Amino acid sequence: MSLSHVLLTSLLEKPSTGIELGRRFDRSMGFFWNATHQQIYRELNAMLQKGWISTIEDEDSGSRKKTYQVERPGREELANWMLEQSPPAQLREELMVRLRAEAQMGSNTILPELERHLELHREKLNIYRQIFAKDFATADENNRTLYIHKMILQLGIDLEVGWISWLEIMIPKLKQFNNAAAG
Amino acid sequence: MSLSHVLLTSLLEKPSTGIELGRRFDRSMGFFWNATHQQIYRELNAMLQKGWISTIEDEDSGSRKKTYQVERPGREELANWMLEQSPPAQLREELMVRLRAEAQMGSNTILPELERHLELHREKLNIYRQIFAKDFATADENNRTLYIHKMILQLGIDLEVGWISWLEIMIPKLKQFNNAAAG
DNA sequence: GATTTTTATGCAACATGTTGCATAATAATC
DNA sequence: GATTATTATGCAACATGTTGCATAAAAATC
Repeated sequence: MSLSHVLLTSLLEKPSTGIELGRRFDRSMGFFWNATHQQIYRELNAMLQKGWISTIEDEDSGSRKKTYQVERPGREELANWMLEQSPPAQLREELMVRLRAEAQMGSNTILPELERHLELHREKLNIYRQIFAKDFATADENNRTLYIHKMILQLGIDLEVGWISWLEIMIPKLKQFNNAAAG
Repeated sequence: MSLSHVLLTSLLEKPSTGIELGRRFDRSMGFFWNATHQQIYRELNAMLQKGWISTIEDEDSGSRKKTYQVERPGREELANWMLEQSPPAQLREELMVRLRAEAQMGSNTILPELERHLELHREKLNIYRQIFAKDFATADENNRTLYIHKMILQLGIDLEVGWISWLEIMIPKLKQFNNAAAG
């Protein structure tokens, strides 16, 4: 599975505590992979067991805070994993299930939910664009690492734009159907 | 959870056996929700317990084949569920994790995988477009149910197109980086 | 300096998803 | 008519993800 590999990558970027990893997800990595703090701690402990990572105890030993860092076996595991293949992700979008149920039941309750999703996608797009402007607008075109990060964000942006365009066609059309039925 | 609601919707469209439901997923519904036959059977049995669905035994009683159909409580459950809100799906795309790991490790092993994914997305797009041409090209613009189904497929197409465009930028650029490093 | 909020880690129970295998009827092929 | 594939259902074990709660130090507020 790959939550462990997400965490390894994140820890390579910067040794961190469990909470920090979770917060990092809220920004970059999390566009394409997310996890609750529960999953993160469980996985960190599993990786400790396997020797992939180790902890750096804080100097003031009163604290429970633990900073995790990648060890050689973890790095090797990540390198091996990168050679494997993976299938494109299976989508799992509840909204589409609802839409299809609506089509089947002939009911008329989905519009507010579509509008809510449109708003959510717009917000997400806004956040992505802000990050883009801040971190990548003036990025060096010859820095490979930076370019990859930029393109990952770009895909996030593209997918959001796709959703928004689609909803902006879908919503008025459904309203039109409702009016036709009412009038 | 919503696998049960996916199945209810599918069974409303047509009473089916477990296997049929699974095969149906391979085409339409499955673009946005998929499940193995194991999940399907487990869920069908759970729904039987709750009285949401019932079985129609086959006339030749030697067969193990069972056809499932939705009962009134199932229909009510679906109607109630449709009034709930759902968050947009969290993406979970391994390829992006690999890319990010590649950026971090400074390795150079991801290109074949990107090309493989490009091919997979093109195949998927092709299939979607064939279905579109066959089922929706000449569809009645005033049929609401049909329109919803068409738009669900359209979103699938849009998302695939987005992926393909992105990969068609990403792959040459990465090759360029490799050449620069080698030359 | 007492109280509340935030940060940080974690357990336990449960829900959902995956994998490997087992069974048996039906259909196709040799 | 024996053998092999396909269809159809299912169990069991395990992996992963979610939810609700518990604990406690550190920081902020009253």
